[in-house]
Amino acid sequence: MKPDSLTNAQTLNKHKRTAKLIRQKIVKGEFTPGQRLSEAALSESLAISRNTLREVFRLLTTEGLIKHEPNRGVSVAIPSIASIIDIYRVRRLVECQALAQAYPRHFASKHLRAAVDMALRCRDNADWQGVGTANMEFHMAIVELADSERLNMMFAHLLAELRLAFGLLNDPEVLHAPYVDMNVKIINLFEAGQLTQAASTLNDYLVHSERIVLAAYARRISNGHRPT
Amino acid sequence: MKPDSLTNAQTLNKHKRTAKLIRQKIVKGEFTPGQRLSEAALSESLAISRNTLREVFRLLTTEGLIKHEPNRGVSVAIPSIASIIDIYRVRRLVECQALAQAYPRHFASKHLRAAVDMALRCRDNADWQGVGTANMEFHMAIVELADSERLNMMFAHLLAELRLAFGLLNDPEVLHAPYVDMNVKIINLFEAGQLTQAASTLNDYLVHSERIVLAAYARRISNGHRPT
DNA sequence: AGCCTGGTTATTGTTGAGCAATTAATATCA
DNA sequence: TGATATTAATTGCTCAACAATAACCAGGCT
Repeated sequence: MKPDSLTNAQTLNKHKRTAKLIRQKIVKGEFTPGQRLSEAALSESLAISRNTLREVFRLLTTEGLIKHEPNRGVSVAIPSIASIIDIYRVRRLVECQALAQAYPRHFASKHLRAAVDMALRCRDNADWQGVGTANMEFHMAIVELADSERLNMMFAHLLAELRLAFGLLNDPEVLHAPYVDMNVKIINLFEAGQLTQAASTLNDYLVHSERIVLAAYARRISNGHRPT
Repeated sequence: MKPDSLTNAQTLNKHKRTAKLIRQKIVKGEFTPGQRLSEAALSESLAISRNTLREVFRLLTTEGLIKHEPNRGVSVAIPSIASIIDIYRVRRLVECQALAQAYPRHFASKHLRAAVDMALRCRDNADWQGVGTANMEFHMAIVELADSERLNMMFAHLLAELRLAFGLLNDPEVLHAPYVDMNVKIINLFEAGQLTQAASTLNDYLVHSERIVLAAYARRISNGHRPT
């Protein structure tokens, strides 16, 4: 009966909680790419010490969300054309193969279906942000089909980084809406057991999406934003 | 003309240097799986402060080489059967696909050839440790064919984790020697442009290797080592 | 014995201050 | 103007301290 539990909010380490917080702020766009994250300022506003914050920075650096320059500190990563190309290269390799070698009764197939349903609902409400989120979950679920914890982790980081790039583009409808129908097509093929065709369709999807994103991105840069 | 350059050994941050050092010690077996890494003891023996060491720990934790238990500190990861299965699942998916969709004139094909040559030389000298290293480089080069920086990073971590598991097994000849010839076969198919067959052979390779490793590992456990 | 129970004791979690090193910005002078 | 010295701000790293937690160990009890 000691008077405990007065300071503990969650049973979770401070740096993990903080990492989650900053991660969210970055992918939600609250911290914009290129923004410097001052150790002193952030540690004060988050009410944690500089040392703890630095541990958090190490975490987020490995996830590719922030960039660390020696003696210059960290700043929110600025997705480059090269990084977008790189990310899509990984996506095509991993997603298509995961889909092609999956078995349709896999547990994650429920996630697939749920994500598509959510995307459809959001599209009806013209909630393009929601469509984007649902699409992300759809592709995450595809990777889950491969049944690998490590692959899931890696891919989650990849998607977070991609979301960061999407945040720089300002037309979520163009970015996400066209793919809802493609997802429906993919999941139908998948559930019908036509894995090869499903994977092939997914590949087309990704090639198309990459082209759109790169075009929008190049346009953005030529319109006078900071180059990367 | 100030009297600078008296303390700087390398132009590299202390935590990065330290991370590299500890990483080596782990994969070389100098730190054995399960071993607790005391913050106080390690920071003193490495002549760095506890805070800096903790930053290093965050890095290595994301790579899967050490495990962090809240309020218990960190210890060298103990590869489990599940993790070995997981790793081979990723390897089959990534390596085979990377090989299948590569083009034979890719720059990394030189790395492939170099790794095979080295493996052959080491085998002639009965240097099984060297054969193991060469094999690792061979598979790393396969992934490089996919031309993705992120995939390379991820796979490098994966191989480090696998090396940790290999370290628990004590017969490097059985573990590595049989695969040299298979690598030769794979690279010959690859250079001949028969990508599908190369990928298929690689898949057989990985299935076989996984079985051997798991068997050795299970034997080891039943022989009275600590279970995982 | 065996098993709670409560009190050390060691280790981690986190903080704050402090200083050296480096970068960026500003002022100074040829 | 342009190169250079000076200053200010920030990061890299260390140290010392304390709170929180978990591991260890003693008695006391049935």
